[in-house]
Amino acid sequence: MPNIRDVARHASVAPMTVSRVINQPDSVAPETRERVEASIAALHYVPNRLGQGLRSKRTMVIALVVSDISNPFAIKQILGVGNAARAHGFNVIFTHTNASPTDERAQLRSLVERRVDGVVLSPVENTPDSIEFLQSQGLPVVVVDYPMPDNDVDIVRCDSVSAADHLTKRLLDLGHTRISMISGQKSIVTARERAEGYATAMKAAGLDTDVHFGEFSPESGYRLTAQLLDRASAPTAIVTANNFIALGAARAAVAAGVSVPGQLSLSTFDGLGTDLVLDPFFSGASQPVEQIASIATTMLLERVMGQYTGPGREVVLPMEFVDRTSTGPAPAQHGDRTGRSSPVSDR
Amino acid sequence: MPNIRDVARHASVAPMTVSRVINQPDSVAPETRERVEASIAALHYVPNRLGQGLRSKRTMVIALVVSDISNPFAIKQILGVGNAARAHGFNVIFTHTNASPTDERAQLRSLVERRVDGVVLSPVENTPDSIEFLQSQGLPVVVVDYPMPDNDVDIVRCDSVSAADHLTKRLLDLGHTRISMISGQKSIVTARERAEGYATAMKAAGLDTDVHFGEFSPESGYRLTAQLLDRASAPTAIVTANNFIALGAARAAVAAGVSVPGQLSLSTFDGLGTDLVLDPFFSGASQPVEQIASIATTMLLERVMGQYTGPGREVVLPMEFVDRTSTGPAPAQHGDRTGRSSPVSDR
DNA sequence: CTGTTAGCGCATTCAT
DNA sequence: ATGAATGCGCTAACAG
Repeated sequence: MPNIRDVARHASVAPMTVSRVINQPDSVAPETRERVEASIAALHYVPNRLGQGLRSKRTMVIALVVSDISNPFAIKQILGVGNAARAHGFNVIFTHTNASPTDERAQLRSLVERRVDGVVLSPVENTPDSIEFLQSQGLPVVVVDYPMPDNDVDIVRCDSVSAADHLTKRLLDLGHTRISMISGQKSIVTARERAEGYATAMKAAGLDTDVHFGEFSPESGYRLTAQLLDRASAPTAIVTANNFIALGAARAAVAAGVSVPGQLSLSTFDGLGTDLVLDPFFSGASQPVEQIASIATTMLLERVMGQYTGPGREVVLPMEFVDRTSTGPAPAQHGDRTGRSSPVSDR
Repeated sequence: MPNIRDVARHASVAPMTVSRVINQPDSVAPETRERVEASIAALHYVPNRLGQGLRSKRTMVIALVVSDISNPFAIKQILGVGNAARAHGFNVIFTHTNASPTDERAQLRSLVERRVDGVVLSPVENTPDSIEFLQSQGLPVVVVDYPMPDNDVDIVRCDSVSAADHLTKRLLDLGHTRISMISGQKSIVTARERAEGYATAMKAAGLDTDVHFGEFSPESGYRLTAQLLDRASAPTAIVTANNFIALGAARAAVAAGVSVPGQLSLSTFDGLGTDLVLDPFFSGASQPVEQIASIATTMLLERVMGQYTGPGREVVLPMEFVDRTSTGPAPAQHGDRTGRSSPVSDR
């Protein structure tokens, strides 16, 4: 593989001139330039970015670190970051951490070794030390989909609290009064926020809340929903904190012979995309994931290219609300009329 | 950011000793080693792989180039490649080419500039020149999911022809005789192969074939299926060449009031995963995508690490056949009994 | 407009 | 077991 000196020799110029032809063509006389270009073509010369990076202290590579790739989410993040990066001449190293802090730390170190110019971080659990590690190495970081109130870092996210509030209000508007909430791991901020927004709306309506924390998985959603449907006064609507839980809930409804939305309405966060689903089904709120990723990348590159050097910025985007077929009016009331009188178990 | 000389000075040793502590700890006296390690920790030194790579001609980075990321396929490829690479200490640069040859070429060049150690290539259309470009630069390449008979390159894939043959036979075994095939772009090998396997089975059974080439999209699947169902003697089963087409076909059946699998059986390639689908539905054949990616990566790394230097290898894995709910026995025959007597339009 | 010098961080080679 | 010299490919800074 030829290097810049081989090309220089072939074109009878100095290596520096070859470099200029590549990076600042206008600063080279047309005839010289053409000769150099001919040599580049003749030798099939491809510049080595390792050398460039060593010299210029810039690799033109950013990293996207995603904690969980099993969520369809991840694809959109990859798309958003990839396209935005490409538009600025950057490549993307993609890594996923299996939601393991140990893995995450190892990945981040590896990225520092490669001297990536910046990192877009999509954490599951709160890992301020990861951010501090990167920042201590002088690396620009942008966090997506995750609030980090105590860190001076750029963030792009949606407001889960207000979205959950709004989502719940929509169910209230449909006449539901016995509305339960099934969320994910209590250790995950998003799970808490979505439960909080739900609670806000319920309390504002003077209704009792019924929150269940489990996991962000179909199994957990199934189990908790089955328990709810088994109760004497089952809810007429359930808010689920993400698509996996919603899926489990829907399956539990089917298994229990409960019709959706006839007897039970389901409203969820981050419903499945319509692309690959036979019958678009889940109503709810979803984040503009690709846009979030794109904005985050642009912000990151602003820092990388020194166009912005101020304190951490926070961009909060609105969620999108969609009505599909998993929600409907509350069923006509029969049996007990006072859903709120029944004591709420929290198992 | 400290470099190896800073560490050396701090530990009162030569830079070379620091290098040895990092790369061959056993060749350094324990006391010296500990002193160096202390300095590394004190200075938060992280080795710079750019320097390493420049020297050693090895970056420990491979690339995964995927043509179309919109297919759920892609995620599994990312997982398979990522995990296998990580197990050997390699990072992965992920790029997608939007199924555009121009994009692909630009991406590949960028990867060569970064001196990645190898490339896993998942093409849509046949691009022997991409492979030749990479190989001309001395880069190891492995192609996944794509036959490349005329190139001396490693390949890991499934046998679409025999899988289509088998798939069709299963429908024949269910008593179907009027079976149509809806495939993708005729320019895509996979589309042709799957049609070919279908035709083989039909001919072997002494039945007429009915192949329709369109696109690998729900829209195309919908349109072609609608046309088929509109015919005087509509098929009782359709084989679709991928999940997008199957989705369109299923929607067309719903729109036409045709029950699946009561009146129409649908059998497809690469059916949707069960993870995110409410009712696992499509019967058919699917490729062990993650395994393919994993094997491909291992083969690539064998070349990268010089453990294998021979000619191109080809690994052909069996597809997995699943029976879900989109296929069933042929409906009892009424009206015309001789499906094969009706002339076959090929629009 | 073009060339020379020097050094980015590291590891191979040879010496001690 | 440790160190010194050298060069991987490239470009900033300075000549000319």
